[in-house]
Amino acid sequence: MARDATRRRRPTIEDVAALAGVSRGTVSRVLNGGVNVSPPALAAVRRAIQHTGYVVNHHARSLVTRRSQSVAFILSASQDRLFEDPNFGTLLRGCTQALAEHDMPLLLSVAGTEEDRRRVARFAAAGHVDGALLFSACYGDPVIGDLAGHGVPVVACGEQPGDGVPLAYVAADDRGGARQMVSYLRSAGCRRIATITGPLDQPGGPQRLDGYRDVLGQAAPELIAHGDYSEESGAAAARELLRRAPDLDGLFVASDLMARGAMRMLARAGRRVPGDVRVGGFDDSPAAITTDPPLTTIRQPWARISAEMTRLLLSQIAGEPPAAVILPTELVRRGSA
Amino acid sequence: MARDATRRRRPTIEDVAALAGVSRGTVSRVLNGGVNVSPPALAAVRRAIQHTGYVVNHHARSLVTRRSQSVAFILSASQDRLFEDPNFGTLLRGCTQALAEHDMPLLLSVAGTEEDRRRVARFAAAGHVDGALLFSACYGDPVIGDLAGHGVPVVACGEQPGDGVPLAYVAADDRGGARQMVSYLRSAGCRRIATITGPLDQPGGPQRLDGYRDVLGQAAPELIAHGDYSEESGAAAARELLRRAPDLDGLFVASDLMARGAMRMLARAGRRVPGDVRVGGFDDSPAAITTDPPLTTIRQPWARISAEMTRLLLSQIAGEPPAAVILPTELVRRGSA
DNA sequence: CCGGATGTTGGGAGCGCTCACAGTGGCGTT
DNA sequence: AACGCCACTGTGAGCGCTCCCAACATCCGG
Repeated sequence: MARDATRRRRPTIEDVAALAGVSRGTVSRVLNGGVNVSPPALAAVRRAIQHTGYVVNHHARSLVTRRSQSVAFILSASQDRLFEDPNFGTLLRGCTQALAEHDMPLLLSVAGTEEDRRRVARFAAAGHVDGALLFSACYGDPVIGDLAGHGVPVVACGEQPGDGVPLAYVAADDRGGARQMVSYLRSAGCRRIATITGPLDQPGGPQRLDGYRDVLGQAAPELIAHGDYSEESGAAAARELLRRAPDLDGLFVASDLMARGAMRMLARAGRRVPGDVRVGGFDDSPAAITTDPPLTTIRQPWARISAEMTRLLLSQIAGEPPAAVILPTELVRRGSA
Repeated sequence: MARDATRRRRPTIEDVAALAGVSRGTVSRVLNGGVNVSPPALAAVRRAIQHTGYVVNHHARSLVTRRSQSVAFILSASQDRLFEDPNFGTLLRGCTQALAEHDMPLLLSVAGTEEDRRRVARFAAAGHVDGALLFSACYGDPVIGDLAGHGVPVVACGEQPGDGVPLAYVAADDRGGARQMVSYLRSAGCRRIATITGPLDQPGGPQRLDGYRDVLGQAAPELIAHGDYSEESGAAAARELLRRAPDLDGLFVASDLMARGAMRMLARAGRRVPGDVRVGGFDDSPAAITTDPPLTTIRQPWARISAEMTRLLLSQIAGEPPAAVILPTELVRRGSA
């Protein structure tokens, strides 16, 4: 291994070929799977690679293959609050891991502003990446949405409203999860179950409310409050609900973070959990075990979601048509309900 | 703009040149700053670029310039708990933002296992990125550390013990932060201020104790207890301190998690916070707002840290020598002091 | 013993770009 | 009028790789 590589020219495929006593073509064949290469040649090339410390030059390879062997992780969030969401970390980890298995790096692109989004879209459409994983794309965002139209493989997290090209996506069964939690609250004896929703213009938001309604029908409107997934908004929504429906004895919150805010507010209002009010969250974020009592919640299979997204993207890059995957959620019972 | 770019060959610099009625070279000059290009030629090229929707091919460019125009964000964590740390998100956001200004994408690499680390190091050393941002590199990790030795610009987060090549780094001012907190406790009226330190053989540990001593001199040894950053160790240290110095009225704890443990112990001993004992933490971790009352603590400037790291890395890529930056911390007042 | 299928190899061509260099022509200076 | 200097331009030569095709060896069945 060239320990003193600092100055020396990096070895090329030609150097390896010369050392192995074969041609460029043969080395290239070894590099790309080693089919139709005689065992002695293969061994010689392997040895030469080892000896020279050769590493393929991605740029040269990509120039001719027109494949960048990398994918973009596009975070198209208007507010970068998402960065503080622990699920984001899980997602990111899942994707990097799944990609690492294919030796593909992940390019992180944050598109906060409209201009960013344009830049990122151009970047991706220019073929600098083979595909893109889309997160929290605002509904109907034209710039990012166009990506798929430009022939760039894309997989979204959560269902995206198709305004034209059908977008591949992976989502947890939000509606089913909400149904699961609300049913559980009811079976635990709750009679007046309120809910705090997330933003209804973001994926997951409407579905969780639908799940709530699946169980309770068109519940009294005073039992429904809205938040924006932040802890503060959860507290505010809870205060609002306590004002409008002081007799509530169950609360389904569409995110753990909001649930934590809501529980703080319940405590301040003198309501005990789960004694007076049973609370159910959604996400099973780390926040769920920081509440007192710990939060009963719905676990989204984030690790699987990210793995599935990556799998779907890679298969799309390989030429398969876009597909959608819905994954089941899981009820995690803790102290709050 | 080629709306139907799905199938069509992407325009090359040659296409632009032909349309603008100039040569390849002139288009290249425009692309790279437009020096020594006549105004009419420049205008014609600009128009042609606009018209063809031309986007430079990074791979071709990188092949000749030997610059990838991208940097790696290397997360070398044994435990991937870091992913759940909100500070990690802040760091990541700060870096992407700073890089986006230079139109450089960020390659995320997670090196959890030893093998991962080897892979990532090879990847970076192979010149696939122009430099690397290093996070939570295990002390003296040989594989990643070698990067700098291989001539790859590297900037670490936090001071790294140099086993050879001096590594550029950006860190928060631990000692100053400790000083800040202890001074604050004293100015709040505390007369007997104890401290719980972190492990003295890890970064930050000694510095935070030094800061404590800067304010209080060589305080009575019974006022100093040691922990290991875990919540349990904080509780144990607090019990010890209460035994040795029952009259303590101030407590500076070197991490929020330990502070939480200590506060639990104080409560059990019947001491009220901040009435009987004022408590100050360090880190402004999420744990800080889970205590009752919320914890007054020292915030590390994560956003600035990431921005500085990026700046340092870019300047190093531009040829400047490695440097170190220490950034001031901030006192966050909450209920506990 | 021959034609063809099969396995293996070398080398030319070219991916899209930048860089160095050799021109051009217009200008001021001697 | 001859000169050098300057701003500007076009072009050849690659960067390191993959792809393709021709060339060759080998082996089989007829």
